[in-house]
Amino acid sequence: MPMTAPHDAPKLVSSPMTCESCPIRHKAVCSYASTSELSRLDGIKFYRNFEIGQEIVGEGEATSFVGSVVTGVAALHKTLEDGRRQMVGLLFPSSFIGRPFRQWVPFEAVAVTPVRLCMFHRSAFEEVLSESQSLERRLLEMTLDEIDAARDWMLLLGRKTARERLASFLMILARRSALLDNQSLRQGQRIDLPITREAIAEYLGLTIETVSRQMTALRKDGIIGLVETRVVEITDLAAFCRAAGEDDGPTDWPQQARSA
Amino acid sequence: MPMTAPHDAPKLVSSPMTCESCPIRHKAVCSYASTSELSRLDGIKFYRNFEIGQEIVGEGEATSFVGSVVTGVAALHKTLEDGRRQMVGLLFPSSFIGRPFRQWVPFEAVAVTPVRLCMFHRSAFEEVLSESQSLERRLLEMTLDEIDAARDWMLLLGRKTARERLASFLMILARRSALLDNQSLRQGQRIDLPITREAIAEYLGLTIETVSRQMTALRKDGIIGLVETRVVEITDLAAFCRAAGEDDGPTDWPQQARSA
DNA sequence: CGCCTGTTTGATCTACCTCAACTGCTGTGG
DNA sequence: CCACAGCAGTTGAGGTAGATCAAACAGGCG
Repeated sequence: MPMTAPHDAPKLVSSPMTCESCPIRHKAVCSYASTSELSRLDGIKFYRNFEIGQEIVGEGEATSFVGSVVTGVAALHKTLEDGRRQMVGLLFPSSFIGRPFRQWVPFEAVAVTPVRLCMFHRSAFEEVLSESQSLERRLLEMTLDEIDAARDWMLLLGRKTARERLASFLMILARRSALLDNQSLRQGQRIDLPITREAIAEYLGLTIETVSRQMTALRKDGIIGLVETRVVEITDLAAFCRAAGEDDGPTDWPQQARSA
Repeated sequence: MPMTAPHDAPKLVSSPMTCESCPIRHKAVCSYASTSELSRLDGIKFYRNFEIGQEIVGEGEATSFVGSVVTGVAALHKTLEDGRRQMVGLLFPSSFIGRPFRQWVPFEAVAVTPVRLCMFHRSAFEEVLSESQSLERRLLEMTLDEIDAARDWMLLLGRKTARERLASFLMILARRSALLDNQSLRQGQRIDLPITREAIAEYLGLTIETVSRQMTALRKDGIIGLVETRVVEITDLAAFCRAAGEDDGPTDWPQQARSA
């Protein structure tokens, strides 16, 4: 990810790792890389760890790095002068962070859990990109995915009610975790919330109190259960889907199918 | 842009045109194309015109085309089952529309003014992309620009007041038209609104009445003048910038500067 | 002239915000 | 082992920005 200097002394390179054994090897930008391209990346990569709350890049900052989330969750934020904040990106392992071909980044990136990044000097990465069409192709596809997600998010922010927003957010997490387990969405599924109520509120364009109230409303309606404050359980799948404003049913929508 | 079949008899190819004389030759995806690549595109392109309100692609529809807006303005929409609609993209000349490498498009595209598109069969375009890194590079850059715009938009939808939303929208149009004239934002500048109040409301995540009320509020505060219902004039630039929630001054922010 | 569509304005209603208090957990120190 | 500070989360009471419902207005066009 792009960043100039380590702000608050981000962790130095810790346990070294090869790309071969990397947990995001087959999902990140590098997933299309050939063996030779991979070894090239292997040579120029470096890792850095960030603690909870630590800033990864500042808004509007000049940045000379790009990279991928290896473990943990990071958030992108935009802030108005008076302090109103909106989350504009939530990055899970394999997400790309930073802007190739740009000196500036128009948002702030923060670690919301402990985060480990696989980083490259921007210029070095750009060079590799220029010589590897497949890598650039992968980056394009990931960017298109991000745009799709951003547009769903815009619909949420512009038109959904507080209840629908929260349910939609939980749905996104539920789908994600089901996908990782190679399962479909199911009744009784547990959802780990990687972020605080405050971060959820910033994601949803709501206040923390409204998030909390809607959480208990969904619980009182028997749609979800609160196993712990950071673990919810789907107790009524159909109602859950309805609450999220999606035509019910655990089907993953076909629009997302990749053609190539 | 992506689309299967012409829905309501879109206009057939009208006045033929060569890429050399094309008004978006130096701004669209094709702007990085070499002479030979351009002639290749020239050979496979075709034009289609759409009338106001005409659907270009349906939400979730299988599509076999991509393309660029040559003239006119198109909008991308997402709709909930109960009819709530949110605009998620506003496309001006040179904007790219459609999803290479995807069969489906997760939004509806509509002509909001008469629109002329320069189109390609998706598969043919993908083939050209695969053989031209510079074309693919341009598409990546345009997509990154779109993400930045989407994130600004998310901040608007999630955190700005109705007044700020409208002012921000007018600011975007003002910047655009100033840029086209190679001028900076200035007092007295006129802004043509290419879209109806309803479309503005769909853009801003508001109702038509609120848009109208905020428009008259800005007028009564002496910030803008309503030359016609579809033409506004900036009468107090500093206040205008403040209302848009941006640090005042007509400066185009540096984040947008291209590095490469 | 009268209709239709886009826009403005008014009156009321409500979802969400704001401010404030309270709960429960975790860690710290005496 | 208890006291208590600190933080995340919940709950309550009241206020408000924007939605909703309704009516009037303006311009274009048959």
